[in-house]
Amino acid sequence: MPELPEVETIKRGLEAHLLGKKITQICVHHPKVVRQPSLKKFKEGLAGATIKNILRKAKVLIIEFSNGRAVTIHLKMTGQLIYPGGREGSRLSFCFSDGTCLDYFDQRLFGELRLVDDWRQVAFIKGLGPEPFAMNPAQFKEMLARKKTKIKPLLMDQRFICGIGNLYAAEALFRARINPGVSAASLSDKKKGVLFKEMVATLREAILHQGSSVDNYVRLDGTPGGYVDFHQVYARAGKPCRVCKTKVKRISLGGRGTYFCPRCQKAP
DNA sequence: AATGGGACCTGCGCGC
DNA sequence: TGCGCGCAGGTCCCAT
Repeated sequence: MPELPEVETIKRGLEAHLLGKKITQICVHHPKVVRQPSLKKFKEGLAGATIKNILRKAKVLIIEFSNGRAVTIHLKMTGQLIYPGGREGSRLSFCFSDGTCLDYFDQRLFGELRLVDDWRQVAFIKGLGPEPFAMNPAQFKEMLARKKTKIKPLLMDQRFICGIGNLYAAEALFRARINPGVSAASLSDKKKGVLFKEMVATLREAILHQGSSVDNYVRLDGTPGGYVDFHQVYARAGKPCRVCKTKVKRISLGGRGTYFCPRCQKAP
């Protein structure tokens, strides 16, 4: 599942390869992936456009074109961007004037592409909380102070803080030795500080290793990211905790699989 | 306000 | 063997 580190990795790949490319054609193999506007307008609006800039906001990729418009791409669970493309089975392909193409794959069809005049006005993006890298510990502590909700679902709430999903929430909480079910406001000032530090460090390290290839996340060139080897708890139910050897536990929290070490992350 | 559940999707692994 | 079921989870939406 692409979260901030995975999307950032793809963003860097796009930046390295696609700036200045001119679109000649859009091949849509599954209409559902284009959410906005109509398929016809999507194609027409992109014909002849040149890629000017690549951005990431939370888990959303933004491709800005020289005509002022932008394509936003949310990979959700199983979206993949591959360049250079050409393999069978893509849901949509951007074809460029140099003969190469950027392919969008998406097994479960959760992902979505939009062509917009101003990506800043996209509702989801407007509603995003701050990027973890754009915050300081004091700000994070202040934000937690007013929240009685459970810490893990809160970290995953994109309106609260953006870019973190199920995997990195679990990893950050393990590293901070915080039980995923405790209320945010109940954390001591010190613990809040530790959580902020570990959350940022986890994301940074994951970016360094080009993301976690669980499910079907791959880098732009189709190769996997290497951070899975560093996971402490995520998808490790029943396996020994890397710190204390206690079996990692899986519970359901906020309707999501939640992995933690019952000893290292003891509930108070 | 916070929480829980369902919907969207498809492939895979499990138990019977 | 083959089949049905649960699960995977980001986001939206609705009910409580």
